[in-house]
Order: sequence, then structure tokens, then C-alpha cells
Amino acid sequence: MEPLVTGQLVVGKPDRPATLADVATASGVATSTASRALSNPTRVNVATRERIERAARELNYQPNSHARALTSGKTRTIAVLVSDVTNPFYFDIIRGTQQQLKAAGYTQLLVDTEESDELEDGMLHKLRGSFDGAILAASRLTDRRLSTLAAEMPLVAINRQTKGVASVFIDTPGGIEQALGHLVSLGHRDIAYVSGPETSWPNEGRWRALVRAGEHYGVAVRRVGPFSPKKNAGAAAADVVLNSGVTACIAFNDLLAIGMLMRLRERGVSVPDDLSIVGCDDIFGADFCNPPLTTLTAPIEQAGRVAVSMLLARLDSQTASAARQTATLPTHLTIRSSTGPAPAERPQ
Amino acid sequence: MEPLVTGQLVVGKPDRPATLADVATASGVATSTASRALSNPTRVNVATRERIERAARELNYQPNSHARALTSGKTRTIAVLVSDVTNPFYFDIIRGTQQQLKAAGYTQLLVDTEESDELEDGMLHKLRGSFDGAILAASRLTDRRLSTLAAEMPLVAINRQTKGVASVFIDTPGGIEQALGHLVSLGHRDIAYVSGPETSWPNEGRWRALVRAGEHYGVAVRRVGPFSPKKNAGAAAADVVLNSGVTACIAFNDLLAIGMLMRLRERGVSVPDDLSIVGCDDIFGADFCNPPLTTLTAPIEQAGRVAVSMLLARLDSQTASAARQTATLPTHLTIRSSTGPAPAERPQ
DNA sequence: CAATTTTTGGCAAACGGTTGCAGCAACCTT
DNA sequence: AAGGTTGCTGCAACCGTTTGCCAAAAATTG
Repeated sequence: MEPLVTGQLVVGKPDRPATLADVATASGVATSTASRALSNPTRVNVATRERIERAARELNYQPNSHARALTSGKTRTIAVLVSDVTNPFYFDIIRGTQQQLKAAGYTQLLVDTEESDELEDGMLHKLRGSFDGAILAASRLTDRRLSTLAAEMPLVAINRQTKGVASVFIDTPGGIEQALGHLVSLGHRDIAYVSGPETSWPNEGRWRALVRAGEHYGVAVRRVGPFSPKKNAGAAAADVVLNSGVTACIAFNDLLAIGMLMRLRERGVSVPDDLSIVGCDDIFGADFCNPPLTTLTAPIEQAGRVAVSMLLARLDSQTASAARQTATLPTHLTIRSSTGPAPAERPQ
Repeated sequence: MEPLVTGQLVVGKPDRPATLADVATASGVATSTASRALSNPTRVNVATRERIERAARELNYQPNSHARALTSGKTRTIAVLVSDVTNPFYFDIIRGTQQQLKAAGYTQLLVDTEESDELEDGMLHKLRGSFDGAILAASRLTDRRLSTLAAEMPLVAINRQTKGVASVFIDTPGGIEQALGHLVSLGHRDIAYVSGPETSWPNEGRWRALVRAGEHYGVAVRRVGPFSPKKNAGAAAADVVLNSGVTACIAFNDLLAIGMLMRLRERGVSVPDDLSIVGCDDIFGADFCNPPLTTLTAPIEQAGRVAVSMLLARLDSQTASAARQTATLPTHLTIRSSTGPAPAERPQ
């Protein structure tokens, strides 16, 4: 009895947060019982459990996640690595992961790898133990390194297909043919691909898909770049594309495309009258830029959600075996105003 | 000697990550010495220290952050709470915090409070112990609650001034006068404030500043709304503003302003010929929307960085006393193309 | 009603570090 | 050369949980 009363006597602010031991003494049981009552409810008598739960509530008990992690090895935290927090594309990913993680009662550790494979690798190791698994949005790691890491810890990669590592793939390449078809139907015959960074996995995929589609439609495609996937790299890209004499281009991503739009406006080039532009991703802003961008809409946020689901599924031993290794998310072409009929043959 | 050799004999993959004990035996010292060598270098002989450091390196030792947190109470993690991960404004905050935290070797815990004070409060408590301090970007808490919390844990609030809680304040109200002056100089005499959510602290500040500025310039200001600070609330806002007969408006934030822009274009209303619009914040997209938005540019990213610096300063007992309680960041008006001369008096 | 099984709850040992205290050299004093 | 410092290292307790193992109590069985 006495301990229970003690617990209630401490009416002054309990400055130090209540521990499991406090809950235990307050309800007159051992800490082991209290622990079980709260986390493994079936292992303890319903009456005692209720008593303990009440005490916990009254003391405003919050389990110490570090102590818990130390013994159980589970942190209920997921690391999300993005290569550049600056890029709106990742915001959508983060939104998706955040949503899904919160719903599952997990916590999100956000890490910016600054497009550096070393930093990515380093962080993953330094933080190992701080998270149960990681989501790699746009990994810069080599296939080899990625496989090794995937063997060491639960990973899900986004937009990166490597043997042995779970991934969710946004099928932009699959949409490229549709995009090219759109341009061809508008009369374009000479089309450029505005390349993103060469270390970017999706960049290569998009280019290859475009080459294939070009063969299919029998039109010429060429590649310019590489450019950094940022808005301000769009100026250089615009100039190069303009100089190349093509009538239309597909940009690695919307950021680049929007940058081009701004530069072209500055130079007095009309989009789409003089040049048609197709972006990729459909990020925030693609709908209200000037002109609104025709783009390959990607379910970015959904990709984040799916990645979390896959990761969580494989963390749970119950569902681990059934967990999917790969998910492919389709894209679709969203036609807005940055594409139009090819300009009439210009007189020599 | 034997332990040392043992350490080297384990050539096969050390599946289990090396612990401090491993490092200690490998270098023939007690764990306490190893601990000191790695974290409190001066407390141990330089020769032993080097031996230990080498062993740690060879074993690829990574301190377990949870074990460390358990005794030291320090987690080297900062929680960043935003009210809506969906809002580009917070992206910039997150960028700033991320940068600064990484530079200081801290880890960022990202939490979305979904504009709910309860969730905010709840998360802060649930995660207490998982972080050393928190940054509240746009807290929805009452002053009372916020003060209480600030007494319980190190906090820095962004855009929220409450007695007893450290804060970094983006002085948008201070820029409002400049914005109004700009509109007045263009001939506008009847101006609306497009209100954001009433629970938003900055929203009230902006409105009050506008009222004051209105008196100063002797022009009529009125308030419409409240509207949700989202792009798609802009349609409703645009209609209301249009209906109110004003010639110019200042919107709570750029998101709302951009939404209005889209709606007005749809309705065939010309900006700025028929209506001038000023936004607040200068978020991603404000420069390339159509027309580009005149807005009160806020150093959002910097706000994130400063908030981190302030928080870190007060975590360090060395600098805690000298740490600033408040920082004010100035804003400035960026004139683009959404503002222009007031339309000539329309014939009745 | 004794013997056996099932519940229920406690003891104590982890988990991987940090840190106060104490021991022990080796160095200075005088 | 004895006593006093100082510098370095080890011992062991502790942080707050979880969990394997065991014992007491209760329920079941023959």
C-alpha cells in the first residue's frame, strides 16, 4: 500500500519524467510485470494490467525510447535519405513517407545526402542502430555497394532497380513513349533530351526509353547536357536546346524544364510556338508556371507511401516473407500548354 | 595479449557491430578508458588514446546512440515540428534546419502536426527523451501551453512571440507597410487583406500591421476570409476579393496568392491590370508563376538556420547563458509583375 | 485430495555506453 | 627519503527497458 500512497503524495511537479519503475511501485508490482502489462498484455492478469495502466496514465508515463531500443533492438524509426532537400520532388516523397510512417506510429529521420555517395554511405553507417530501416530516395550508391548495404539493413530504394534490393519504381520511362507520341502527333520530328546528372539512375532510364521510342516512331532524338537538375541550370539548358535547332524537347525533370521556361521567356522565345517542352514528374509549380508545363505525371507522394509500406512489411516478421520486392508505379502524360504544333519549316 | 589477437582472429564478417567493449579488449584497456579516449580525449594518455582510436577504426566502431543517450541524456537529435509538410514554406524551413543541424553533427526528426494543437502537444510529449530540443515552426499551441512546454524542454519557436519562449521572428508585419506603400504609390485606395487561418499567429500580426499602415497612408483596408493557406483555397479567395470591389489585395501567403492568380486567369481577370496582388513569403514558385508574384520576401531558410543556432546555443552549457532569446529577421518587398497601376475609375 | 498443468508475477541479467570514485605510478617538493 | 601532487587507468554503479528463467498460486485432472 505504502508505495501506492507515496506515488500520490508526490503532488509537486515530478520534474523527472516517470519511469517504468515508478509505475511499478505505484501499482505495487515489479517492473517486469509493469513492462509486460504495457507491451505484452496477454502475459498478465487483466486486473493487474488495468491497475498498471491506470497508474501509468496517472503518472503520465512515457516509455523511454532509447532504453527500449537498447534491449529490443527496435527503434520504431525510419531514416529517409534524399539527395537534396532543396528539390521539390523530394518534398513530395517526404510527404508520402511522413504520412504513412505517422499512421504506423513510426518516426521519421530526415537525412540530406547532398548528392554524395560517400555521405550517403557514411550516414547510413553512422546512424545504423538509430533506425530500423531506411528509404533511399535517389541513391547515388553503386549497385555493388547498394547490394551490400541492403544485406546489412532493411532498405527500400525509390527509383532504383538493383538486384537484391527492394524498390519502388516510378515508371517514367514507360511514359516516355507516350510523351514522344504526343510530340510526334504535333508534327515534331527532331527532338532533344535535356539530360540530368549522369550519376542519376532514372536519368539513364529516361534517355534509353526515349531512344527506343524514337526508333519506334522513326524520329531523330538527341541528347544535350548533362545539366544539374535545378531551376537555374535551365538557362544553360534552354540556350543549348535552342541552338541545337530541335523543335521540341523532353527534360529530365520539371525543375529543369521550368528553368528553361523562364530563360526562354527572357529571350523572347515563345513556348510552345517556337519550342515545345515536356517535363517529368509533375512537381509543385508545374501547373502554374508560364506556360503551364506538359509533363509526365508521377505519383511521387504515393511512391513514398508505398516505400514505407514495403519497408514496414519486411520489418514485421509476420509479413516479412510475403513482402513484395518491387513495386512499379505507372505515370501518365499530363498535357498542359508547353507543347504545341511544330513550327512551320523555317525558310532557309 | 590474447584478447588483442582474438580481436584480429575474427576475420569473418563481424555480423554484430563492434561495441565499446570490443574496442577496449582489442586495445587492452578497460571500457571506461576506451570511452574516455573517444569522447573526452584529454583525460587519457596520448599513446593509449591513439591505440584505442586505431582499434576503433579497425573494428569500424560506431557508438550506439541509444546507449549513449541513456546515460548522458543527450541524443544529438532535434525535433522539427511543422504544421503541414505539404506547404512549401516549411520546405524552406526544413532546408535551413537540416543544413545547420548537419553541420553541427545533429540529426533531424521531422514531425508533421497537421495543424492540430493536440497532435503537436502529444508528439512533443511522446517523443520527449528522443530529442534534446525542438523547433516549432508555426505552433498552434496556446500561449499558456507553449510557455509551460518551454519550461519543460528547450524550444525555439518560429514566427511566434510568447513570453518566456525563445523565438525567431520573420518580420513580415514590418514589411507590410512597405507593401502597402507600394500599392498606394500605384494609385490603389481600397485594399483587401486575404486572411489565412485565424489560429495562425502570423496571420493576425499581418492584419494588424496592415490596419496600422492603412491609417498611416489614409487608405481603406478591409479583411476577407479566413481561407485555408492552400493553393486551392485561392479560387474562393479570388472570387470574394473580386466581388468586394477592391483594386488590390495583400494575401496572407504566396500559396493563397498563387491560387488566386490561377483562378483569376481562369475567369479572364487580368493581373495586374484589373487587380493587383501582393503575396507574403516568396516561396518556391513565386518567381515563375503567371504573372510572377510581387511579394514580401522572407528569409525562410535563414529562419530555420537561426532557430537551430539559437537552440544549439542554449543546449551547450557554455553558451547557454549568453544565448539570445529572440531574433528578428527583416523582410523586403520584391516587386514582380502581379502589381500595377490602379485601374481607372470605372464608369458607374 | 494429491498430482499435474497452467497462470501469474518476481528476480536478475542483459543492452552499450558514461562517470564518480579510488588505486597506483611517477613526478615534485623540501 | 618521506610526504604531497599530479596524471592515468580500472572498478563498478547506473541509465530505463526487456526477457529468460523460476517459483508460487491457482486451476485442472484422475
